[in-house]
Amino acid sequence: MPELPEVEMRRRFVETHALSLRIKRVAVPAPSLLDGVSAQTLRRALTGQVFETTHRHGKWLFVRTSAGRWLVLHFGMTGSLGCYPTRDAAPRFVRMRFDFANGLSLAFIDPRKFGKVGLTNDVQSFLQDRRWGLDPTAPGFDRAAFHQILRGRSGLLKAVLMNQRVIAGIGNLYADEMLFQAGLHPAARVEDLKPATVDRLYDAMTEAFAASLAVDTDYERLPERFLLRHRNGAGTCPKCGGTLASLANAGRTAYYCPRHQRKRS
DNA sequence: AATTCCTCCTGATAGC
DNA sequence: TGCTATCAGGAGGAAT
Repeated sequence: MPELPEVEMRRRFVETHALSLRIKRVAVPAPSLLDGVSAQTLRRALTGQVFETTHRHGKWLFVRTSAGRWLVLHFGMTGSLGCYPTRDAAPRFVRMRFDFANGLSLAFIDPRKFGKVGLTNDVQSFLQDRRWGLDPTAPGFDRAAFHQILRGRSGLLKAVLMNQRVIAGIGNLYADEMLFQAGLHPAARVEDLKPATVDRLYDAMTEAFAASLAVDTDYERLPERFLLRHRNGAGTCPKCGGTLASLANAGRTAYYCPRHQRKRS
């Protein structure tokens, strides 16, 4: 479930619940989530340290330890965080657990186990090595940068928006939201976009992220005009009240309003 | 370079 | 009630 705003919420969660606490123990009930490190290496890197600062890039969350290394978290489809007293009954699906000396635990919860947990010495080189795209909320990502990124590309617009090596942080739901607000059909292609349409997409992106964060990613509290509020079940278009349609491409389901999102626009 | 398909894993829901 | 099929806010890798 987590896209950029949801991962940002998890970053804030770490900030408020897990900083400056001595790590007493690291439990790894689901080693398959480990990405590029062994459980032993992870334990040695973290035990006795404290988490000091956080950083988010797209859907990646980094937490710096007092030893200077960074814990790397990716939440996949169903990853989230929890904080509770170590001695309490654990919530379901705890896949990784950091027990602090003060009796609290930070849990990485992930029913489907698509998440990843790793370590890196340097965030910038981690991002460069994997060639992730720019984070749209980072300084420097402005309208001109958005135009620059899409220039010269071709293919399904939605696939490009969701390609983390192009832009880091947009997933299926926010891509649908952008297309809806910009009045573009889910099968729209990048090479057909006019500059004014790219402007609309940029505005839709920044608005959607800002609005979502303003309500702590609780879609129920979003203004009516956002598709995110109406995407479930037999949703209706917030502009005309008509029934939303859906369409699958590359295995992902797009929801859209056939009246406002035409092939040609 | 773009596109499709398959895979990882588990739970919720819909249909019979 | 029980079974089965389908779908889910992600993404890497292979094949075309």
